[in-house]
Amino acid sequence: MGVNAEAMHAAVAAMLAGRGQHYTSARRALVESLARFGRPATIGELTAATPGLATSTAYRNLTVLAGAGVVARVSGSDEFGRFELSQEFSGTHHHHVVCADCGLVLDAEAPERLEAALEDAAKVLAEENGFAITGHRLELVGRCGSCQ
Amino acid sequence: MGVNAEAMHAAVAAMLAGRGQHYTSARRALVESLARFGRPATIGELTAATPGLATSTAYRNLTVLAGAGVVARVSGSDEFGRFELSQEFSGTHHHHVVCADCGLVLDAEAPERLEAALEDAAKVLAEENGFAITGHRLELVGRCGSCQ
DNA sequence: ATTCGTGCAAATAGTTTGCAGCAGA
DNA sequence: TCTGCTGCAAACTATTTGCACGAAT
Repeated sequence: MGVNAEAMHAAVAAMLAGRGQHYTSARRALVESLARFGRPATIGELTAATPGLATSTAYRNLTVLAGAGVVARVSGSDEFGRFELSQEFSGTHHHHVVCADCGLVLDAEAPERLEAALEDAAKVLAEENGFAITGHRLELVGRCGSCQ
Repeated sequence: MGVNAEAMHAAVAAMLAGRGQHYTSARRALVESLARFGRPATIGELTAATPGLATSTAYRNLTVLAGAGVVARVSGSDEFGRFELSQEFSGTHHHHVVCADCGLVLDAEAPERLEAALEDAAKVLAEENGFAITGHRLELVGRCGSCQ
C-alpha cells in the first residue's frame, strides 16, 4: 500500500466520520483485506478472508466505502464485482490486466507517455460526443500465467 | 456499418454456417438492430426493437453470434450487458465513451498515437505480470449530454 | 427425417433489502 | 442513549436452462 497502515486507517476513519459514519471492525477488516490483496478482490474473497462477515454486510460496507471514496468498484471479465482501495491508498493511478479465462485482475501502472496520450484522446472524444469526461478505465486483456 | 448490408449478412451467414448453425430470422433481426443502433445495445433495447423476440432467444443467439465472432460483449457502468457488432462489421477498432449516470455507451475511435502507446504498454505489462496480452479495452468515463 | 432454433416458464446466482438485536461514540 | 451497524433470511433482477413444439435443410 502507498502509505503506512496506521495513517491509512486514520484517513479512512476521518473520511467516514465526515459523513457521520463509523469505522467499525467489519469496515476495518475489509480495508485491511483489500490492502493485503493488493489487487481488485471479489466479495467472495473478502468474506472468505474475514470469517463471520456476512455477505450483505460486505456489500453494504463496500458501497459505503465507495461513497466515501475509500474504495473503488472494478469490473473484470467475469460476472463478479471486484473492489480495490482507491488510488489515494493503493499507490498511484493505475490500470488493470485481466485474465479472459479465470477473471483474475492485477494492477498495472501505465507509462507516462500512455497517460499523456489518454488525456489527449479524452479531450478530442469529449468534444466529438458531447461528453464531459471525468476519467478513464484501461484494461489489458489476456491470459494469466496459470491459464496459459 | 463498415460494409454494405448485403455483404454483411452474407458474411455472417458464412461464419455461422462454418459452425453448423443457421442464420435464422431472429439472428438476422439482432444483427440488423445492432447495425441500426451503431453503439453497444442492451438486451432490453434489442428485444424491444424486435417484437416477438423472446429474451432467452436473444441471449442465446447473442452468445452464438459472439462465439462466431459476429458480435462482442461490452460491459458498461451499469448492471446491463451490452452487445455490438464486432470490429469487422462495425468499422474499425474502437473504444467506448460511457456515461457514469445513465450507462449510455458510445463508440469512439482512438488517435493513432494512443493505439501505439497502448501496444507499447501492453508489451511491458505483459512481461511484468506473466500475462499473454491479446487485446485491450479502453473506456472514457464521464457524463453524456443529457445527464450533464 | 433429423438437427437446429424458438418461446415459455422455471431455475440460477450475484446483489439488495427488511427487520430485530447489537455496537460504537 | 441514540443512531448507526450487523446477521439472517427473504426479495430482486439479469441471465441461463429444461422442455416440447416449430423451422430449416
